[in-house]
Amino acid sequence: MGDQRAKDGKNTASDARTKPDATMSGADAMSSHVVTSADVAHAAGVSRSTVSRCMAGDPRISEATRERVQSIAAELGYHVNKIASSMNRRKSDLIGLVTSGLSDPFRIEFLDCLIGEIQQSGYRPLVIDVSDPAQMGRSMLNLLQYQVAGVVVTSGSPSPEIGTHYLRRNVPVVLVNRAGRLEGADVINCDNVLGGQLAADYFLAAGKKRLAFLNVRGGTYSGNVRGESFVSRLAPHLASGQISFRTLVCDSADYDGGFAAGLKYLVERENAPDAVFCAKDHIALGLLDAARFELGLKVPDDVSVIGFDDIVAARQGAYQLTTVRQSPQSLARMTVDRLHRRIGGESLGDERLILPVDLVVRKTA
Amino acid sequence: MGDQRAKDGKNTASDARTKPDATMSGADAMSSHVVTSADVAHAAGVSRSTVSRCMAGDPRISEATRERVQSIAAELGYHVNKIASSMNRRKSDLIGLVTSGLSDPFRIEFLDCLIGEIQQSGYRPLVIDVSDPAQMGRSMLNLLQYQVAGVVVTSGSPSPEIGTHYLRRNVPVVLVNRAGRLEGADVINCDNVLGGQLAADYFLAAGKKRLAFLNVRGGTYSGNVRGESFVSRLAPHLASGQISFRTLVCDSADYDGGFAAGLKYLVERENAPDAVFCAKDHIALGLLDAARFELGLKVPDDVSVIGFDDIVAARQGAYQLTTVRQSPQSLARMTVDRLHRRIGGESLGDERLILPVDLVVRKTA
DNA sequence: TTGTATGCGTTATCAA
DNA sequence: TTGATAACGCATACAA
Repeated sequence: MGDQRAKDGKNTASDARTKPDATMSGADAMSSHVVTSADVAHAAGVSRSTVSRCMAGDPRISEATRERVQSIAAELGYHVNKIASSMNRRKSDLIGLVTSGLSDPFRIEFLDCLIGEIQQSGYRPLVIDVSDPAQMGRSMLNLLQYQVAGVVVTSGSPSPEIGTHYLRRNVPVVLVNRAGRLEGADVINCDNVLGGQLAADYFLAAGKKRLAFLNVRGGTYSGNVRGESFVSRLAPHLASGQISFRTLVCDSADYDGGFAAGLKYLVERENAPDAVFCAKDHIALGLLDAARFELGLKVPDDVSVIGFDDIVAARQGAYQLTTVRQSPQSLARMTVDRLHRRIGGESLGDERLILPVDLVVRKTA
Repeated sequence: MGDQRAKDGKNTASDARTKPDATMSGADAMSSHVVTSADVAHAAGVSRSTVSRCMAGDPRISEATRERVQSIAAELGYHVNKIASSMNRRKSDLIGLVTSGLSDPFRIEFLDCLIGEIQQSGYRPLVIDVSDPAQMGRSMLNLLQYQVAGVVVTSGSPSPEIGTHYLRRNVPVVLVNRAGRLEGADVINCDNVLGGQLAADYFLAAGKKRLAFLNVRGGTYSGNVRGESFVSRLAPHLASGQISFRTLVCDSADYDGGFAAGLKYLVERENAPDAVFCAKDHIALGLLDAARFELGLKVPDDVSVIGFDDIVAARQGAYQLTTVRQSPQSLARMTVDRLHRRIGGESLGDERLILPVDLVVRKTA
């Protein structure tokens, strides 16, 4: 089954030898041979270059040849080998997606949108899970091995050193809802500061007295900013002693963490907070369930709760969570837009982009 | 900045000309030039083949050279270009993941496990979203363009024609929780039949009289099997007129669908079912919320509910859903195991694998 | 154990 | 508008 394909140019003289094969256009003629552009070229009587141009939709190819070549390609079941193509262009149409597990509800919603956007722009997402932060560097470097066209980081923070690798290779990076400030990378965050203010204002307007902010132990960048902004906004009223504030901590940044925190902090009715701003919606949902079903508290009368993100579950029946909304769609669109423009050669300075948020008032506050 | 690398063999004579460059081993010497195996070869004074072998861990390379070459490679910041490598081997280490959106909770849990397993086996997941079933074929073919080592289908059903393409290319496919029976592909399902039986038995033992099965309009493969098995198990009792059964339908296979169905089917206390088996957990959760919070029904006294999958939310505070559990971990492990073995050349016949399920009794039934 | 030579399938450059 | 040719970076058969 040796060399069935003629290398145009190299041995045009031998074309006659190989021609017979080219006539077996019956498509799937049993051969386990994978059809290449050379096969199509033979069958169509054109050069590989022409085939390549036809497949790529090069405008300077004539209507007639394009159609002929494309139909022959279809007939033969030819598909461009993207690996070979990437090899030649020294760049693939893969976009690296750095994440860590699929447990955070908002991140899932964001990834969902992001994957859609990436696909629509003609790229493909190559997912890489970085559960161990220590592996971040290795993973980012590994992505480079695939000649990715760009990378989106939705978890962890790449070191500056990694940044320079990417800079050197001219591969754009976008950090989403991250702390980092990476040289040559865009950093997109939702307006955590405004979010914290909105929550504070709402609680104050509702006449709440014992306010609290609930976050996971150790905190996350986004959570910390939200909490700090919340407190800052409270400052004047705290100074005048009209209200009190405390920071609550849960052991895991999820429903269970919030649930446990609820049991822990909401028991003693007297001193317990009457308003809790949670760093994330799913923490808030856990807190809510603990408050309502375990402790029999009235929400929002006994305790008022505001979350952050507006995940799908927040809108659902039992919860009706009042929360600060950020839009995964906008986030995804902006992410891909920045990537796209940088890949296209636009040289944007490192930017820190802020997406708007708003307070969605439902029934928990 | 032209040709800094010598092509060994082609122009060994010109090595002298290029040698100087090789001595600039100070790693990141400003150059925007991407380091290749040839650079390492020069610096180490060996051939590219040797570098290739060292990086691949070829056992017939001497300990000494391997170490030297690897340390030089590290120093220079060399990383194998996987695209070039894949081109050569005519196979990448990418595994295609065909899915459709990240909205189904169980599928998300499964994908989470799957991505982990894939990564651990040294592969990388290339995600492809097929929301429009009509695009299934195109997408699967597109995956082939990336020379994927294998594909996992978690949504939709590829046509037999696609199957032959994969067969010809010898690229293994695994269908997970799908109806299909694809030539040369493994099909892994959880034990939907047993699941239906367990639910039926439980309701019967609890003395429920007006049983129902709730599924999305049109049904899904898994859902249908679950429902059919449920009814079959009920058959004897139906025949004797001791119980009644009906099929309920919701408009979307999610929380909202279940919620709406709850409002619709559970209002009239007299004729309403007193036991509902739901095709999926999140449908059950919606139904539960409608029953308890909108209609004020007691669960499981007024109405008893069993779901399917045992998603995380099912275990959470407000729900405590009784459900048929399938393990995303096992599913993922088996999926990757099959893929791995087929990629490794083992020729397994098309198999239909069934994973065990069990009933987790919580508080809704 | 290592080196030499070649080819993988494509695209970009240059020439016609 | 099209064709010939030379990379792209790596891995492997074959030679030594």
